[in-house]
Amino acid sequence: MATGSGQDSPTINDVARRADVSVATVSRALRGLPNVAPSTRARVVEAAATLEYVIDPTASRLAGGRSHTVGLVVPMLGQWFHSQIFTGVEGVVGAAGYDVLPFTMSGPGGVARFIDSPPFRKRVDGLVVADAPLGNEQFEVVMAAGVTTVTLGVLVDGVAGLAVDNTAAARLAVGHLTGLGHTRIALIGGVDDDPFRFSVPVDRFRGYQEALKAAELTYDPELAVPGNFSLDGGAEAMHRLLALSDPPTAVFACSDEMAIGAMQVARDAGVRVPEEMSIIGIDDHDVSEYVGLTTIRQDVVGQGERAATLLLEQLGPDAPAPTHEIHPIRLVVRRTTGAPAPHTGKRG
Amino acid sequence: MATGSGQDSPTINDVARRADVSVATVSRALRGLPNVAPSTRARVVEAAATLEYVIDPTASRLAGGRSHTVGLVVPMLGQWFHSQIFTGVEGVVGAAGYDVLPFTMSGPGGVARFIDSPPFRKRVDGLVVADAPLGNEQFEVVMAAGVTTVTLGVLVDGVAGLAVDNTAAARLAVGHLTGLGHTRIALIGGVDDDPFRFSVPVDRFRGYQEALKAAELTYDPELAVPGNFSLDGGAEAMHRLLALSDPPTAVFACSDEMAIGAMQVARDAGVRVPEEMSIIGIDDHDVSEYVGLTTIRQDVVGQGERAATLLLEQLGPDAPAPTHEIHPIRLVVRRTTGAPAPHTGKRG
DNA sequence: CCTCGGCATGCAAGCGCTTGCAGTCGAGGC
DNA sequence: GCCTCGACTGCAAGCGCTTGCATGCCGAGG
Repeated sequence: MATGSGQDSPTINDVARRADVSVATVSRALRGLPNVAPSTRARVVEAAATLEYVIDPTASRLAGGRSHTVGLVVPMLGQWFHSQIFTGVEGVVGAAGYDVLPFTMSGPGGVARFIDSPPFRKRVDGLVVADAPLGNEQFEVVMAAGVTTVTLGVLVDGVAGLAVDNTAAARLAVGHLTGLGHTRIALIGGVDDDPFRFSVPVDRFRGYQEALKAAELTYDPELAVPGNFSLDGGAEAMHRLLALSDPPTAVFACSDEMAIGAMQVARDAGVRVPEEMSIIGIDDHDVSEYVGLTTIRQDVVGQGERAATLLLEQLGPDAPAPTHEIHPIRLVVRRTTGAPAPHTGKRG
Repeated sequence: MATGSGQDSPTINDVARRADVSVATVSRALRGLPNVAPSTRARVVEAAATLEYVIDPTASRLAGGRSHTVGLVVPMLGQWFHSQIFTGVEGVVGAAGYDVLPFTMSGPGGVARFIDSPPFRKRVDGLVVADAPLGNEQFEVVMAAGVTTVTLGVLVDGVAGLAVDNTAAARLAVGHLTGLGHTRIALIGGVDDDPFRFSVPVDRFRGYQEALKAAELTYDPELAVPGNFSLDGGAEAMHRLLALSDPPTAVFACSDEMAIGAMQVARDAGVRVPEEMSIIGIDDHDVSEYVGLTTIRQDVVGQGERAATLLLEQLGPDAPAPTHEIHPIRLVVRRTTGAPAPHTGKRG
């Protein structure tokens, strides 16, 4: 009667009977535990194979206390960045025999709901928290659930994690722009009403300011607009920038998606890129190469893989002390940045 | 000692004791089953709340026989199309209290491994198989695992599913091109060595041919090249097309990603789009709007939601007979298609 | 006043594994 | 020849829930 289940599949009992041993021995033999005679193990393995026995992960977990599942917390898997992380994580933990269960923070309630009742409770051995817009206090709550955690994109005290140096990335991007001679450089950044002080946009904003200072330019608040890390957000931001009485000649967008959104708006408005408007992003999105976007490259899949590896280590028998890693970034110059127009003024 | 688990969290026993009822009553009360006195239920709910009791899904599943998890089978979650499907599926089944466990077919072994030992065995109540490059025979194997299934993108006899009419979509796209006056129209399609006769590229190829025939054009095999459904694949395909002695004036790519890859190669080669080369895709990828790509739009997230809804129905108490649904498509004309270059003096 | 049908609740048997502990058996040591 | 020790294996007690069945209670009908 069980919905979704065909004929009864064999249990460990069936295997035990067929191999003429106890279920305990089957359990040990199949999991490669020591103290099983080689001949016995072979017999068990063969019995399992002929019966097409598949261990029931549910029962295994209940009895063993471990779920062999790692959770992946991301804002929303539908975004390129996060789906790449998933790819990296799943590749590594999958090879280690773990399932990966994604938890998104979209939908009604979003982050708040996530904090109130962490959905991963009782279902994962460990967690990769990627790019999560959580402040330290929110993190405390998550950690209180007592799940081994690795962060990606954000570093939290006492929790293993890896990230790029967002301040440096922003400095690199804006430095590229100032190096080309730009003096009016806009920032398209994160949400400005973020209640959790999510550090990624904050750090990039700081890097932006530092680079301006290094070039002896003054920071004009009018040029810093939110972009929500989406194509539409980038587009809207560019609309605002173009409406300024004295528009920028260059834009640093805190993600490639925002950069692409912004770029199209500029072109639609008749502003040539890069002749009249330089644009640089961060990420090196798959399509960036194909739209010629200059960007700060980071290896997203690689970061996912590394996070997974760190988590597996933490989950292992002799877990190393949690460490923080900074992953490299690189400026990739393509076709959306160039020197500012010789004479600042009206565009044609 | 348990890795990844903090202080012992309360069990159903603790709640029972606190509410002064049996665990059976707690179980029934918390799940909203009938035959529980309102006052009792209230007491139980309160006890659970004060204890911050969270049901252990593992135990629940073992005892109840249902995992409250649905699997999502996709080729690889890192691709836009599939991550959108995830978004749709997760939204719906998540609201229904299910977890979503993604299974990808990438990595070593890929599809074959997937068929040999379906990784979702014993872990899901139902399955959404999206866009899977499986032939009917492969599907038999998957179905043999006895899991309630809904397909997305491909229709299989006897299995509930939904898809767009791929032949019609291709006809619409190519018809748009012939309508503009193109006579040499290329196809950038799926992999050509697909061992499973994955129907999506096959159907689109048929639509391509039908549209050519409708316009009284002859099919030139030279103009049909594989593109692997990726940016790079599209780029490579365009390289091949441009190398032809008599290149096409228009290209129909079987996905927006391939179209974007192709478009950039054309532009890099100095071929103006759309003046000298029209390009149309399928999907309406997020960035398509921003690169001005003409395409055949389909609502991917909506399809994911619908597939999830169908699956939930199938999983429910009075499951309807499996049906097939065809979802709508729509031509979205943007800036990458136009009339062919005026060999015979049509337009400047 | 006694009985019967329903509703509310409790009992206890599992669900399929894992694992601490006990037992078996053969070989080596005294 | 008996005891000890070690390598294997089995026993059985759970892991935290769900659920069929039994029980107790109450009002209504006979």
